[in-house]
Parts: sequence; structure tokens; C-alpha cells
Amino acid sequence: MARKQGSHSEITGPRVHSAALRLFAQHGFAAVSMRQIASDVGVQAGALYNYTPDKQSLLFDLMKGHMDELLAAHSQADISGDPLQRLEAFTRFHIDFHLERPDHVFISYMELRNLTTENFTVIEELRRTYENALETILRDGAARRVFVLNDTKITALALIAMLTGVTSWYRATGRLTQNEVADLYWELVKNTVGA
Amino acid sequence: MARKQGSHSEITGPRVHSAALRLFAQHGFAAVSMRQIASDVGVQAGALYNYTPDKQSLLFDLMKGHMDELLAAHSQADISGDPLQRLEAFTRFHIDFHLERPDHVFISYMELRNLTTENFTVIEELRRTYENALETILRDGAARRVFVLNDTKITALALIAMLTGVTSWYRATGRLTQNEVADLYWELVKNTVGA
DNA sequence: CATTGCACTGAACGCCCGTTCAGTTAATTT
DNA sequence: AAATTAACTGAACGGGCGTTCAGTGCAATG
Repeated sequence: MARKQGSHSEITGPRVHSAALRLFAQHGFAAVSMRQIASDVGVQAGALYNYTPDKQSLLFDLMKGHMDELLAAHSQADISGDPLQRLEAFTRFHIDFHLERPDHVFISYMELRNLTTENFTVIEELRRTYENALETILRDGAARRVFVLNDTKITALALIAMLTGVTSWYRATGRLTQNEVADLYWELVKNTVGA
Repeated sequence: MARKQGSHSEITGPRVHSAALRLFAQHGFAAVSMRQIASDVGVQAGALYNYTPDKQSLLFDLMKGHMDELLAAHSQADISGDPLQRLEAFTRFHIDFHLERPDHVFISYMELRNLTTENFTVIEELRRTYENALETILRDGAARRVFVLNDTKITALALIAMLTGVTSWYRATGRLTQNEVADLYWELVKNTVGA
């Protein structure tokens, strides 16, 4: 019969994924071996295969999990009101969410090319869904002449690149708090859309 | 005596580096083997070592060469006048330069963690030099109240992230010409700095 | 025409890779 | 106490890795 207590799998499973997360973010997917992940968890390489069918799935699960969390958190977030208010809410949501998951963000932007084509397609679609949420806000604002935009699609991409870039320099121990960063970026975003 | 004509080294050498450039950009440094590069050039793996001391140097040379070219082109470019004119010139220079070297740009932003610490330090310093050029323009403009900025350092980083992001979606066969992209981004940048 | 030396081959070096699996351990259930 | 089974070990599989180097062929030199 299946054991309920004393089982290690509920501990080891998450540890495998969080070791993979950290190591992939630090050294890159291709540069990290299953033996390194195993050693970090404190088991032999073979034991990893109780928790993932293969290395590729380890990467995909991390990225898919991140995108699912992003979209779930985004629909939970209170992003409402007129376009300007929604853009502010989106900006602050994006900064907060991304600053709290630097490793996930890093992997999701750097390791796309190490996904199989099927897995890549899945992630790309989720990413496009998120980008479209921003584009909708921009289009609404442009229609109501609250924003002045020459090209909503390019503006959306430019804003996301700007906002996500924050993870490449932000350090919790640095000069600015997370809220100060969000304030600064909101000013930049507001200006960018001509509001 | 050394042969001057009929020598292949002047042909093979550049081919090694350009094969490495393309393959590293496509699959990532860690995922590309010396044998793949050799096969792309049309030689055996051992022959590569006539042109590079090791794989790491291949990566470093590509990144160092890119940064040197960037800084050289930047100082050749006519970036003069008042802060607004200089910011426009910088923006257009940055977009043009980066759109014409997508592989170099990709490698220089993605493969930093695969550099040895010594090599990383070198590249980082060159990158900071370039960022400082933008920051100087911003500080001048803020001092003369042409720009409205809360934090010149963060604004510089945000703008560079936004501008460099163009390489991740731009395709020469797409909807927009390089000049149209530069025009769009200049509008965004101008707005962002409150000018 | 003999010599030089560049450019390259092809084999080898020791090592690490992702993945599989028979066997061991020990906690739980009956 | 016996049976069951989850969790894991340790060895092995075939293969690829970066790098080295003695040897080969040939174009240019003297």
C-alpha cells in the first residue's frame, strides 16, 4: 500500500525543481548537468527520474509554471478603471511580479531556444497572451486619445522590454526599494505613451 | 619562408569566427561543439586550433570585437548639438547599429555568464562605457531642463533595454523598414524623457 | 629541383553526458 | 512478523566533449 507519512517524494520533488531553477538561471540550461542538479539536491542522478521524465521537461515545467503563474496573477490583479489607471496597475503588477522571481524571468527569456519546437510553441502563445493584455490597454487609451501612439504593437513590445529589463540590474540590497523602482518606471511608462 | 599567396588561413580564420557567431547565436555557446563549428567551416575539429587557442577565446573574441566596433562606431557617429539632438542621434545610431548585427547583439546579451570572470570584467567595462555615454546626454538634458527625469541612471538603463529589445522582434522581411522602426523608437524615447 | 613550413587530417587522450535499471533500504501496512 | 512498496543507489550504456599531436600533402621559396 502507498505510504503517506515518511515519504520523501513530497520533499525531494520540489527540491529537484528549485535546484534546476537556480542552476539553469546561473549557468544556463545546456551548461548544467543532471549530475550537478542531483548533487545539489543530495541524491544520485538516477533518482531525478522519479520526478521528471527527462531534462527537457525540467526546463519546460519551470517555464510553463512561470507563465501560468504570471497569467493567473495577472487576472487576479485589480487592473481596472480608465486606460491610464489600467496602465499604471499593469506596470506596477509587472514590476512587482518580475522582481520577485528573477530566476524564473531569466530562464524564461534566455532559454527559449533550448525548448523543443512543441514546447516553444506553448510558451510563445502564453507570452503573446500576456503581451496582448498590455496592447489592449494601449489601444483603448489611444482610441480615447488619452495616449498618443504611432504604433500600439511596437509600443507594447518596447514597454515590455523596458519593464522586464529591470530584472537585469535590480538588486534587493541596492539603492532603491522595489516600490521606488515601480514609481520610477511608472513615470517612464506614463511619459512613453504620451500621457 | 612564409607563403603569402595560396594560403588558406586568411580565408579559414574569418570563416571559423563567423561560423561560431552564427552557431552560438542560434543554439547557445554551451550547446555548440567545436566539431559542429569545424563541420560548418568544412575542416576537422583540430584545425580550429590554428585560429583560436580554445573555445572560450572564440566567444570572448566575438564579444570583445562587437563591443570595440560599437564604441568605435559610436565615437565616429555625429552625436552633437543640444541634448535633444544628441539623444535623437544616439537613438538612431543605436537602432541602426544593433539591427545590422543581430547575432552579435544576441550573443553579447545572452552569453555573458559563459565568460570567465576576467573576460566578463572586460566586457562589462566596455558596456558601462557605452551606457555612460547615454547617461551623460540625459544628465545634460536634465540640467538644462530639456528633459524631466527622476533618476538619470535608471532612465538610461530603461532606455537601453527598450532600444536593444528591438532586435528580439525585428525581421528585415517584416512590416516595417529599419528607418520606420528608428522613427517610432525615437518618438518613444523623446516621450520617455519628457521632451 | 630540393627544401621549407603552412594548413590540415585523423586518431587518440581522459572525461563527462543523459538515461536506464537491477538491486538495496527502510518505512508502512496487513 | 511478513509483505509490500516508495525512494534511492551505483553501475553501466553508448556517445559526445575539448583539446593535443604526429604525420601528410602541397604550394611557395631559394
